[in-house]
Amino acid sequence: METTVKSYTENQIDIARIAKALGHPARVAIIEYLISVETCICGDIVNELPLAQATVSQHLKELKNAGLIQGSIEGNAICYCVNEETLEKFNNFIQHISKKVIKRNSCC
Amino acid sequence: METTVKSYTENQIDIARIAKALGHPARVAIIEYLISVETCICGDIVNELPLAQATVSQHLKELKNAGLIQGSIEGNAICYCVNEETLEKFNNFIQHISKKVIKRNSCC
DNA sequence: AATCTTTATCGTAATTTTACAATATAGTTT
DNA sequence: AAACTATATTGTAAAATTACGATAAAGATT
Repeated sequence: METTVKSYTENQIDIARIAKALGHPARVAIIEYLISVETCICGDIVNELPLAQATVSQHLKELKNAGLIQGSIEGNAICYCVNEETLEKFNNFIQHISKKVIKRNSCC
Repeated sequence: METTVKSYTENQIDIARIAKALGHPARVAIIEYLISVETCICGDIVNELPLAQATVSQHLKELKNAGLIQGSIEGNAICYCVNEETLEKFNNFIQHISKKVIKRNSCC
């Protein structure tokens, strides 16, 4: 019987969007790099990755679209930072899930 | 100057794989559903999602491949559970990143 | 044993992602 | 102003993802 066809909640869509943005090693590396430095520009990031500049720019755009990073023009370069709010939201979700799953694995 | 071409670390690849698995609303919904019940089978999950059974099975496979869930045959059905270890690992990473980013946004 | 139930797999089409070279844009330096 | 630097965008090809119908597999029920 397939009667109850639900759709997704706003939150599920939102969390998935953030997770998806983190779903590539290059973007994980970018985030890690961004938190390892005080301020930064794309040029630095390009040198940290085994990718062409255009590709890095594309990855940065995706992180930006997901709200995981934000950037502001600063002279000749662009200063990218991790967006605290989005990361916090994601952190809260994962923590919530993680807390609930602990000590419940009796069936598998 | 593009001299330092690094590759990705094992951890970055691993974290990205987990994040990618969470990067679809259906799979977020599956995880949420799995922690909301004690034990479960795919049939229940199909009714929770606006997707065909084959598609749900495919999403379950991806969660399994990423190590986020595990399943064991139980009579006619398969009991799926969230894999505590993988979720913990992911939780630790996000928490680590999240902690570091707080109170450092001075440039953007 | 025949049928039913549950889940996986296959085949396939549409869409999205990934990567790069080439080029554009815009500020900076000379 | 000419050249340089840093980043974005465009065009494009290859690969991966998403979704579903059809079918397979295998245990459960009748």
